[in-house]
Amino acid sequence: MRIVTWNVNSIRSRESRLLAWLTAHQPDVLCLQELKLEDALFPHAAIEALGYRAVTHGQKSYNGVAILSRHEITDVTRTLDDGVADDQARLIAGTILGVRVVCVYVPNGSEPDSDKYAYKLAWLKRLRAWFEREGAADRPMVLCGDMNVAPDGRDVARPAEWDDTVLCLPEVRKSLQHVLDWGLTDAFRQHRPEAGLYSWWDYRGGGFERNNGLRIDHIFATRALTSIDAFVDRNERRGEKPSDHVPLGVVFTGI
DNA sequence: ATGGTTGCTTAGCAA
Repeated sequence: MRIVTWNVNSIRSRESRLLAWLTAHQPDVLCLQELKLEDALFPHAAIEALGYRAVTHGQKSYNGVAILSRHEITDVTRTLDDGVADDQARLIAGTILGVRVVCVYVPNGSEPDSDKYAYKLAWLKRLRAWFEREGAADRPMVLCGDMNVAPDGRDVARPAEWDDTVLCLPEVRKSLQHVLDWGLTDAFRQHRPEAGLYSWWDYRGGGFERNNGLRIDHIFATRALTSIDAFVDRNERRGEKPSDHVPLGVVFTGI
């Protein structure tokens, strides 16, 4: 079973690329982030024509997540369900072939001294609490999405430019690690230990041309799942109107 | 270099 995560940065701007990528690669599951549109505008027909169904949690202009699957999706949830007043569409989860798939768009956090950064740290804490209530580490679960965190130095091409930012500060790395400590491992890193594999390059300042990349998109899994390979599709950053993120995937067995 | 680019929405915000 191949599970892929991809921040498309507006599904309307990326629809032709998305359909072409799905046709070429045909993963079992594709988790999308930053749809930037309401659910009523989601292009279900075009996706269903390729043999996929989709469950979505969208909102106008910002955020928005979806799970596309070649298989049935059941028990869909769209909230951290912790009583916190929060209208940002950043999570959707569903069960596919017995695997609980959790697709998230973690807040970026803007600047370290901002309210947005405080919201990011709080959101990661709420995500950990959600796993404590929702799941069990001995059950098959996958957490994937744009985590807006580069876990360590191997994930950053130019650490001097990024170490003091909301993607790399020790505090935010610890916050992500705290989620993992619930019972998840970095399935991509398990198969690709080398430095220099990135999932995002800033549009600004020729980020891709200078290969000023970071690995901030991730696929984490519980020990109940076995994976055999992982990949990142760097080529998707080339050509006309790419997203600033590329698809990143893991191949699981026994499902 | 407090810059740079893209997307949503239309001047300014978010990333």
